[in-house]
Amino acid sequence: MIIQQVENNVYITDIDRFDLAQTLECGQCFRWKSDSEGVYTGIVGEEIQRIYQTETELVFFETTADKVENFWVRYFDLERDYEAIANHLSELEPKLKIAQKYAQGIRILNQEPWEVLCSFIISQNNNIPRIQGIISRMCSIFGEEICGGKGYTFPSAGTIAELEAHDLADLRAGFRAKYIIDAARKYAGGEIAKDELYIIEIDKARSELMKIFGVGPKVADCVLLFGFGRLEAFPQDVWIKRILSEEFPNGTSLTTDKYAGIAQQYLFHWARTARNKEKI
DNA sequence: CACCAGGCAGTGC
DNA sequence: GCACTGCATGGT
Repeated sequence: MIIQQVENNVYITDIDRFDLAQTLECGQCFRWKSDSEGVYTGIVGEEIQRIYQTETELVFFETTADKVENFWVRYFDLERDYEAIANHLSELEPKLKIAQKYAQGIRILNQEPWEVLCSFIISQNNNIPRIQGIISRMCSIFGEEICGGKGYTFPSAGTIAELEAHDLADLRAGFRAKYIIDAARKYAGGEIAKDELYIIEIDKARSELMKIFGVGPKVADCVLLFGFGRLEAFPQDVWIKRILSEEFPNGTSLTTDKYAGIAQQYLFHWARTARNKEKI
């Protein structure tokens, strides 16, 4: 991986197995949008960033090499050897190969945990366009304006913790509003041992998040995987359950591997976009 | 009109 | 423990 700055843009070349579109559109995040030219714009923290990928390079518009090295490389998990992990996973389970090959440009993002928690609470019994709409309204109503109104931050847990469920009516989040409030209060109030979630045993971490009303095993695993870097978390949604029962009726050790979460993303993305066109 | 969407809590057994 | 049901909202 080579990082270099040319005027106000930063270019990364020599990245193995990275596909910007797959990574941002495989359902792990909800606030990146692409324009007709394929330029992705996203807000992470208080930064609005525009990114574009060509055949040979990844381009970060109007930023600095320092910011790319110290923030975006970790956000996109660019330093991890995904080829080695993919080989390990398909050795463990040869049937993973097709999904893995199809989805090989995916990287697991390191997102802000509170945003992930809130987003996946909203995701339950919901579809992706509507999830994006609710999150977008949440930011524009309760987030802070940045770059002179070009965008809004994701509202902090502390901000949401001050509200009551009926204050979220304009989000049209339905029955999830009360879950969001409970999550914000427990998260901001220190009832959830956030710092521990990076390191404690995965079952303990899952139970810790499940103290929140409206957080079950699936949402907890998404938060651990996408927010706390716990690659052994294996979220089981309806798509994954369907695949497990149809393709692995006798079970598979993928679900308990150290990199189970990466296998899960390969299977999830493949199931939603390519399965039945290309059978295992 | 019914049925579905990256689930979960409540209930009954 | 396990099977079932209702849930807000919006799209087919």
